[in-house]
Amino acid sequence: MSSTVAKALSLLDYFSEAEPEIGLSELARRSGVDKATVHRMLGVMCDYGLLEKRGDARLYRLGAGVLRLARVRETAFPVTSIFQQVLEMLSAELGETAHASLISGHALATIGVSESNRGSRVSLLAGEILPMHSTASGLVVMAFSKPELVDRLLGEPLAAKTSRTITDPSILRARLQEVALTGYAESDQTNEDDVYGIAMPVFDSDGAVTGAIAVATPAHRMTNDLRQQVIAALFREAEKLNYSLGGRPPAAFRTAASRYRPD
Amino acid sequence: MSSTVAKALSLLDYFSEAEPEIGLSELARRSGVDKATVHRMLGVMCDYGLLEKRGDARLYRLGAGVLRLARVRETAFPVTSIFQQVLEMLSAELGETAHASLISGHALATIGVSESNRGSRVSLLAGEILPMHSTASGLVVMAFSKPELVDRLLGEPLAAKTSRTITDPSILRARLQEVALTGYAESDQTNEDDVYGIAMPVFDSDGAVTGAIAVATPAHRMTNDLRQQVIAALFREAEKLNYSLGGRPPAAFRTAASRYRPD
DNA sequence: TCCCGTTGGTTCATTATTATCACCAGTGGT
DNA sequence: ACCACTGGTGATAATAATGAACCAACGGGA
Repeated sequence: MSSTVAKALSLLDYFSEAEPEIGLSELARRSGVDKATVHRMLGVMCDYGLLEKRGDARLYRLGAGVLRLARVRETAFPVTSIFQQVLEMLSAELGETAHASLISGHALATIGVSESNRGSRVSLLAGEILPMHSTASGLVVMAFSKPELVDRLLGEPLAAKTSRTITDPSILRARLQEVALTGYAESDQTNEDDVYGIAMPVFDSDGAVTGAIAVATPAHRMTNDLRQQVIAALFREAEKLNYSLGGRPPAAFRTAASRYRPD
Repeated sequence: MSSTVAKALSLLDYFSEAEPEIGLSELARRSGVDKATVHRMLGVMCDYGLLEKRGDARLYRLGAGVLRLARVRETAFPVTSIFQQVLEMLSAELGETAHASLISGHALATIGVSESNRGSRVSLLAGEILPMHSTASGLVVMAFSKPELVDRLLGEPLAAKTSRTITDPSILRARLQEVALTGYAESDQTNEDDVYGIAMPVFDSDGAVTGAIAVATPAHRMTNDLRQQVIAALFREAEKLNYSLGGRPPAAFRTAASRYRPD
């Protein structure tokens, strides 16, 4: 963790939809890195287009380089566009917010959101980073990941995002067992108060999890009827998604899916 | 240039549409960096989601993190979507390939392409990096950039992309003077054989250049009639673009635009 | 007006990180 | 069996990163 490139790259994560432009001192304060060091790193990242300085203001923001890199990846492996279609289908059918995320390092990166048009709905920030241990998407991803990844993730301390967040690794492991059996994960306000999430895994052609699609509702609105409806829709769309992306769900997930009966 | 983060970030630029997945040894060979070093850097960049390993194959590719970062930037400052509309307008009207690029470090990053539907047309790779000195877009960007940026760019050796590429800094400076007067730049096979490009600058709210839109045709097809048509269309679309993006063209460009008469 | 707390940015001696080499194990082709 | 690759790993030498102190500039507030 004390690698310099790691420190430099970690600076990128402070830029968000809510705060797309940050100054030098502010960034140094938050990251805990010295101002001079941050300055040098920002300079290099500007040179490579990952960041850029707004002309007059002395603020930094994400640069054109990230747009370019995303284009390169998306052209070679078009996933966001395919995910987006599925999300819009889901949110239209269920009237709730749907979102998709991919494994990115040791967390999840939100790469697509489709909000419902209801007055009361769950909102997500575009490009938000979701923790593995406190979200439905994270649980379902861990449940189908290789044990060594889970070990690494549960080795670090688990932040209590709400009062209901599971922070005990052994309890969490038990949850993962259940999730692996059912094929989907639920989160009742474990990441954010008043948000209930249900997530389904998405796989690549090697049978490895790559991410998840999920539906989030205000917690009070989640009845058992809606739950069943959401789960059925997610199973259906996840299968379509795996087909479109060439994903091969592992046996564990296929049997879970076939075992599923609305109760 | 000998900074480690610079070396690490430079590795990203080896991933392209044409070659989206690269192995460790290959990357070490091209970058000229030691295999062990590359390995450590790739590991860190994987940790931060900029890269990822394809499950079975031991190849690296751009990760979900770049998708996320691009989303964050695009949500905060939606430019690619606006550019894309303009590009489609241009390619439809002119029947030639149109593309847009933004300043990214000391080069240009292609962030949008709209190819014509003709049989013979110019093709660009998505997310391609365009040199400043050999492309019409680069010339027009430099022509309206601050002198210190131009000095930095012309201080480094200029690669001869074709036999017609201008590699002499002083000759190039003279060209930039002309370009600043006319408001647009032309490139007759200076970046790629048989490609003729015409580019127009795009500005931000501070009057600084941020990028360019351009039309590229097969060189033999560029008649004076077509030239005039392209230039007129680019002036028109550039103005619309500056309006949509809140860009304020500097006086130098506005007078150039008003001075323009088809000859 | 002065003062004070900011800001972005720079410098340089110290030190901790990083590069390099050699090595290992696995794989695919001949 | 061999060879030429591949991805990956460790220990030491050398380099590059660090962080405190220091500027200049800006914006209030009194």
